Amino acid sequence: MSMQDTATSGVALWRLVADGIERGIADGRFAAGDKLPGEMEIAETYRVNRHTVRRALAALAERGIVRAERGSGTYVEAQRLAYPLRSRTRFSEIVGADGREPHGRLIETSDDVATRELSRELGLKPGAPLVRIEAIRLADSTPICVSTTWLSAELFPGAGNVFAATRSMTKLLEHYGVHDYRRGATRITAGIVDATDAARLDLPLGRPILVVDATDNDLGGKPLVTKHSRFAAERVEFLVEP
Amino acid sequence: MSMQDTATSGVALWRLVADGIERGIADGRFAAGDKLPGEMEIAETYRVNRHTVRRALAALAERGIVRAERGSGTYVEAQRLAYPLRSRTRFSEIVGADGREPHGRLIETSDDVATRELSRELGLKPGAPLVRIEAIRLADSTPICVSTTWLSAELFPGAGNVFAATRSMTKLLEHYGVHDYRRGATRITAGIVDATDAARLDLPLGRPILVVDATDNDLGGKPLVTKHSRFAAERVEFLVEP
DNA sequence: TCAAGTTGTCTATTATAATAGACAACTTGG
DNA sequence: CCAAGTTGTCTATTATAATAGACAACTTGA
Repeated sequence: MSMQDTATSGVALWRLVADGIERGIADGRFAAGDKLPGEMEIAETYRVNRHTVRRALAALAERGIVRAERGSGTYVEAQRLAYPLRSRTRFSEIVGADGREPHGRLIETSDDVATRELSRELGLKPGAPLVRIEAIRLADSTPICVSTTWLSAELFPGAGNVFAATRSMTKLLEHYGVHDYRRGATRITAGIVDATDAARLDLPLGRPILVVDATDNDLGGKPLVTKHSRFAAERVEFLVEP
Repeated sequence: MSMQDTATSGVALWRLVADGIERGIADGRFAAGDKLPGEMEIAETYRVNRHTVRRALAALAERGIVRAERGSGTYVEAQRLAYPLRSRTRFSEIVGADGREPHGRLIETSDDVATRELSRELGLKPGAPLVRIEAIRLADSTPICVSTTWLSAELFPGAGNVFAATRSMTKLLEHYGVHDYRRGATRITAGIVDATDAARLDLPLGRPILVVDATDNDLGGKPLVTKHSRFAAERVEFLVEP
């Protein structure tokens, strides 16, 4: 790992080391509670100065992924939330199944009008009035994802206020008489978190995110809501059932 | 976007700007062929020096995502491969449907033994002999993903040689009398590319990847192969059907 | 208790990132 | 043709990343 790599990648060396260690944890090469190799040994494997390793470990410690114990070693502290993508998916159930407490928090809501893209997803006319809800979802106190959700303002008048009160999309839909719904078309890709989402997800800049665009339909297949969600990749793992 | 952000994120400022512009292209804020805002304007929106913007644009140009024209402006050149995750998914068909030519390239094959994890995926005993195939898949000459594939060495003797000859997993399975198969459990997450994969995918370090762990089964549901694939996130978009 | 191995902290030096300003080279539309 | 707006290139300065070495503080196991 020479200096040239950094020059062309725009990623600091210590960050590459931190990412490598984190990947090792995600892979299971280092399990929760395990002791990492010593700073000197890590420095040798990455061909990097020990101070650079220390900075990498400090960054991981800051995020609660490892914990350094003076004189003893540095230990692992992490793991990911398993997130099944079934046709009937409820955030609260997934988090509950992991033994954690689900929370929702409203960031803001606003009126909006359908772009061509949004109108197609929701089966409306371009320019149709929409309600936009920006929200964050957490497991215990750890932010898992931020979502931008759009609903028809005509079908769901005052949806923003209802969400503010219930802080749950499922309860919001129930309020309008929708007692069940199903996931429709879903697109998944990955990207790098932007400054706004980084603050909301409590992530450092430059971290990977899973970007999910999805539409939920009623049981007749009619679109109800469409969402643009950004998940902290280090905190979740999507499970696609066969 | 102040200096402090960079200090704590380990990502260079120019890289954040480049990622922002790339996100704009992925989002559709800038379409293929569009002219980007001027360097001065970009510098103002990101609150960054024009030289920093130039470096960001140079990096994007290097990767063929934008093209600068002196005196005129900088123009967009990119887009993503739509990759449906159906139960019957064939790389060649997906790439062909996009009007591009699918290719496979063998990196290496080796004998391996099943870890507890692998044995569970494949329905074998821990320690069972496996064939490991490391391969890269391309659309035209653009690398899309690298995959590590494991098969039972007893059920598929000499699988490495067969893959080297056919360069296709579908043809390999056909060689052993498997004429159809289905995707089984699939796990998706995101991460940052490591140095080895970066070279194979022709990606700069620090770019996001989609990490997919999947098992393919025969029509009776018996596991055939299990794969660990890393996709260049900037080149694909997974579509999960309802 | 002690030696070996660990993390923590300090000083110093060099390479690179980012800023700043000026001007050249070129394109476009009026 | 010309003026306005664009990208390209140069010099210079400052802040930060990364390296290097030394030693302190602490833990562990023999």
